[in-house]
Amino acid sequence: MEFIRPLRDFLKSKYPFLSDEDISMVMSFAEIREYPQGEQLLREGETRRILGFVLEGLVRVYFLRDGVDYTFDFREQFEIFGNLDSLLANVPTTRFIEVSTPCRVLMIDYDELQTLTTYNDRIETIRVHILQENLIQSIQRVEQYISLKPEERYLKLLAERPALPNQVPLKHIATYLGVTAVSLSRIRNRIKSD
Amino acid sequence: MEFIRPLRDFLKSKYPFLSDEDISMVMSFAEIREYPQGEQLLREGETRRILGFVLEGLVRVYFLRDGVDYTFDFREQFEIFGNLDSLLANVPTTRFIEVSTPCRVLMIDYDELQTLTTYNDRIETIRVHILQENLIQSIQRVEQYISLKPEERYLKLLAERPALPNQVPLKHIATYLGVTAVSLSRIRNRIKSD
DNA sequence: GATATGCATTAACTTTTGTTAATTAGTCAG
DNA sequence: CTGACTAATTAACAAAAGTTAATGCATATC
Repeated sequence: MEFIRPLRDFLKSKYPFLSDEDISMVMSFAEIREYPQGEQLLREGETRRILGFVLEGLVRVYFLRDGVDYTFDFREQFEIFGNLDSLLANVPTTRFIEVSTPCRVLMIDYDELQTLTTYNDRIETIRVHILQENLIQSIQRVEQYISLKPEERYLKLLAERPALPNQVPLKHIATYLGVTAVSLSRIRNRIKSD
Repeated sequence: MEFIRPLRDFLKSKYPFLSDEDISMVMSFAEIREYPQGEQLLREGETRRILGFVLEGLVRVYFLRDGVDYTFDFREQFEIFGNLDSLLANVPTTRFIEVSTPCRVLMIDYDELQTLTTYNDRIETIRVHILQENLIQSIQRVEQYISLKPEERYLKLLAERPALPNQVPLKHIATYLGVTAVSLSRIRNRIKSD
């Protein structure tokens, strides 16, 4: 499969201590799947315990509050997604995961990965690393909601994910930023006038 | 020391798998210290790698952006504080930790705790548990900044920490919520009128 | 006691955001 | 091609938040 080569390369550059056998070991428990735009990979209330790795495409994580759709996160190529809070607390998930642009995704059962880690310390290191990266990112996001204006948050998001406005409706970007779609539209208008 | 009794009780109720020897083991590497209001336990840029446990009092975590003080977190009795992102990424901290009301604090060197965990699996479990709790809390906070109005965030904070307005200046609560002190004052005024 | 300092509130005004609705453009199904 | 649907923008107005400054209050300092 031609998708595995770039994945191997990526993993080995990010985690140089991994051997080819380590990667094969993980792969043997993972599934590569393709999903069309709009597909739901996980729904609120489900107890399936999965981690995903985006090989191609864009995935959106969101939740509903009072019937309103709030975007929690975007995940693109070579990023890991999963509702870690529900995996760690072992409770049903509160967030949906859906495919925003057609995706090729590597899916792995979190508990099977957990089992692998008892045999292989390097895979355990990766599991811990995923948790740590998520914690660090969450902390940074809290800091940003506290100290940045919506416009600044938008510019920051654009810098990190320049292609995003072409990949998802702006209304989903708006809720990610904590504002309404109308307000984001005005922010974009203001920015243009420079 | 009479502060250790309630601490032991708390730890054993939260982590029932701990033996008295486990707790003593951690204690032997920890220091109980008292600090007056206003004391700084950690400063931006420092590389000291510490975790703290509040035995009594209230601690505030904050950061500076463009010279402005933004409150990142409050920690009260029986809560753990520490700049986990800098501990995990092994970089100097970006956040200050200061004493808001006179405190009795148990301080432990994170790396010494780390060393303990190689000899004692139950202590490792606690270390991991601390990280997981922090991740879960951070995720919930991101969700709240996205989907709740400042007034709702204030009411939620009050429900969680009812004593807070008597313990810290309101301006610090305001920045925690992501608004100005003037705005929080108006929110409080609005709430009174019920 | 007089003065200085810091904090919360209030006021006055500006800016931004929320809300609702209308408009426009694009996509899809028949 | 037409009608239905969705998304983005724009308009108009209301509500909320930011900004600056003034006031009152408590506390600390001399």
